[in-house]
Amino acid sequence: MKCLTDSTEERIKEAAKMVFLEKGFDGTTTRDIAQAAGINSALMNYYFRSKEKLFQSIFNDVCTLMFKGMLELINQPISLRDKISKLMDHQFQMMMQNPNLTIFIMNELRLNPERLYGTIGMAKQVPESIFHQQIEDAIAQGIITPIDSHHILTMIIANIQFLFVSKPMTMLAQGLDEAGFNAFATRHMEYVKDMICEYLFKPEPVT
Amino acid sequence: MKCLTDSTEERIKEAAKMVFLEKGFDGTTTRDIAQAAGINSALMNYYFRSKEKLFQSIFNDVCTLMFKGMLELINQPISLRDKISKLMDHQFQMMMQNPNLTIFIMNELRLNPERLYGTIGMAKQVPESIFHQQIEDAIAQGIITPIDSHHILTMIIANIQFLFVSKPMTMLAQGLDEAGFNAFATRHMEYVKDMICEYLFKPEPVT
DNA sequence: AGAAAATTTAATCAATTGATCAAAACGCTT
DNA sequence: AAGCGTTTTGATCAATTGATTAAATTTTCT
Repeated sequence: MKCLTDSTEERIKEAAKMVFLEKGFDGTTTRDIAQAAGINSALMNYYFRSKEKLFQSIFNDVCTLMFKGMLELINQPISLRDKISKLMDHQFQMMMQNPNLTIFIMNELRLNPERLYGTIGMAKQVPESIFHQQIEDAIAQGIITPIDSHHILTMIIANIQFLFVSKPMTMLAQGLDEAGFNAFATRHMEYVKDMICEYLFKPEPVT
Repeated sequence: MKCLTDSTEERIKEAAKMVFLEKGFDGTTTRDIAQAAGINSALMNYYFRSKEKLFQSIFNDVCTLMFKGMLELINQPISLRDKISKLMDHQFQMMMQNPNLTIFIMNELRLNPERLYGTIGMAKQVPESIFHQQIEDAIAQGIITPIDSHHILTMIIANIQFLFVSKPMTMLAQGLDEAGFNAFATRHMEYVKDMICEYLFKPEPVT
């Protein structure tokens, strides 16, 4: 499907990632993957022992794609305002490139929570980072409203991610095409950026 | 599974709703449903012609459960502040009772968008309601920040719904049990209520 | 009660599923 | 070219899937 220089194993993973993301684990057959990869259906079992093992490999990759960039941003030594803005920008770009990344992860996780074992460490790192301390400091200095960092992170994530989780619904309800949705999403991101920052950074610290 | 006075058809629907919501369409077998309903597996085909037809029936019910209450609230002649608060409360209660209602709907819709045909009318009503006019009026009067009502509705929905969409992830990342999650969610709702209202209803209309 | 209709059951169907196997094709070293 | 390990192929397996059928049972109506 992509460049022909890829090894067979890599071609299988690429195809599997595509098909799994589109149809989910239960909706995907091993023959779907073989066809998408242009390989014999026995090769999937040759390189990865089973559909489940292949899925775990893909799922770890996808979770890493999801969290790695976020984690890096979260630990950057930049101002809170910048960090929040960049976190939201990063999610937005990531989701524009792969709109069903989040709903895929969340749904597979719901169907089978133990599947996060491979990436659970990464997920746990997110809340326990520099970000947390940064928030605490800002609160102590009276710069932002006193809220636990978990809630702030949830706000940052929810207001971007749900846009894409509900993309089909939004398009149907508002009668939008792809371009229309993108415009809506772009506008929305600016609004929620403002909303979150205005909520956290109160205009007048009443001293 | 519930009261034995229910008709067979109703027992099938109840069981199917439970199983479909838990496992999704692809992850559910007709025998799963039969077992959950305590009936012979041929009865599903007797009352509903196929798994697909049964699912459509369930999916319509579930979408109605999702949208009906929201629509009623949206069209109530109450103040914007009250309406926003009540809309969020309603979602919150609905999701506490059925935590995977939204992710189920969104994911099935993503896998098969034409499945909303049965409820598309309802989904389209949401944005084109009294709510829209109410927002426009409030903007014209300088009461709230000028934003299209679609964006406001998205904020109201996203900040509650994503909590539950990401429930397994949140529990794992923060190491919460059921009670811990509920406490987190309850706190979060108050925060986002404040956030949205503070963003919309600016403190000083600079006249 | 007794016939007719509706419901329920057990058995079974064809198709699809994930997975395995032996044989064939390939690539590398000698 | 010969030998050897790796990769690929086509065929096939047992299990499961959604669905159907005819017979058995229950309900309904007269």
